[in-house]
Amino acid sequence: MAAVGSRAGLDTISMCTEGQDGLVYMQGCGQGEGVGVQKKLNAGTEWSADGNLLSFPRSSGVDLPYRSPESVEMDEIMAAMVLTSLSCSPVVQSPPQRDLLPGDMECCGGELSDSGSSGYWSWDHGNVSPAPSPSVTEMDRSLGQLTDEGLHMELDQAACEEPEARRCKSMSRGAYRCLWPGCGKVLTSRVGMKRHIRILHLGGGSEQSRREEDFYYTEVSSEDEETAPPSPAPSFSSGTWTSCSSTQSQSTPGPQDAPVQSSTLSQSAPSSVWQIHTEHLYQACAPIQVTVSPGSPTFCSWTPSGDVQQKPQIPAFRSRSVSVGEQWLQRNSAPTRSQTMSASPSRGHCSFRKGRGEAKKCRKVYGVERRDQWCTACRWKKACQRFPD
DNA sequence: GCTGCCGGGGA
DNA sequence: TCCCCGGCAGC
Repeated sequence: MAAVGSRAGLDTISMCTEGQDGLVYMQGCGQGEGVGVQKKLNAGTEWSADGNLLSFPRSSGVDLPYRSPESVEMDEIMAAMVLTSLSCSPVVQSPPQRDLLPGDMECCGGELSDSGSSGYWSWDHGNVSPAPSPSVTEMDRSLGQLTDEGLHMELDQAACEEPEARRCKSMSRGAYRCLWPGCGKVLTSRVGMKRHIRILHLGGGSEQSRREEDFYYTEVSSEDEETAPPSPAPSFSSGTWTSCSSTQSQSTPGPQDAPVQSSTLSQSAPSSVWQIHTEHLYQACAPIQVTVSPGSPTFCSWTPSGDVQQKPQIPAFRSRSVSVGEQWLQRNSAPTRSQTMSASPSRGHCSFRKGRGEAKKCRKVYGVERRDQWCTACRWKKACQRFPD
């Protein structure tokens, strides 16, 4: 707007100038008489009979103090921002006004104004890359959509004069998703996201809330933002959040989690189950012995040895006839006896004394006279292995 | 008392 | 590990 380029702060216009655009710029003539009034020969300008300016439709800042065109544009943007902020969220009345101070913007851009004196977000400057800044039209569109985003755009535009500010602009290309439960809002600016979290979720601009802002948003790529629904992104904060949340408990495990869990179970569960099973068998040793196979020392003696898997293979019931015992004697050789003997000391857990079985033992079969023919257990006064019950 | 066998101990 | 035996409990 070329018409705004005059120094409206002056009470009088002493001269007229002609701009480079061919327009004649009117400088205030004041109340002095005899002063010639020159008209600006441009459409939309009306002059009164005495030469005073009656209206100046093309200019909205006639009475504004001198400002650069950039500042005027920023004023408009800020005004729109304030109005938008007030209309959208009554909570953000105070902070946006604070952040909209020209001094903040012209100093270091939005990043510095947001970080304030704490400097917690200083690391943001290290992860940037050059990127084009949004145009004014884009900013205007953004203003109508997202207040926070518009703020950031505005701040970026204000900081475009400095190299460091360009880095701030480049960060606006990334998207930031709010991880606050039930929110999932996605903003294109880190500052806006921080402000969003601080104001809407953390409930204020305290120092503590500023520190916690970073934990409630995550950076997502533009592709992810377009396609992916609100979900934690693979970042540190998101990982922490995911781990703390009940996502795994309430939803089906993902493709990556399922194998991990299954593998974990496949490795740990069998041992645990085996241990429990062993313990249960061990504890159930007595009733099984009493009710199912009374007088069977083998079953109980082998249980604590840990070879539970093989136990069912051993016949729980054996014929108590001597012939079967002889067959068992033929089938079983010395190693079997030694194995049983090695496990026999563990029978101390089954401290109960079984009732006397009906099966004949080596003593009865061979007699004391033929003690050398007894099985080792019988000779040692142990449970007979040749004719177990 | 006989028998089966657990628990302990010695070599 | 092998061997023996005291002792307990069931019959």
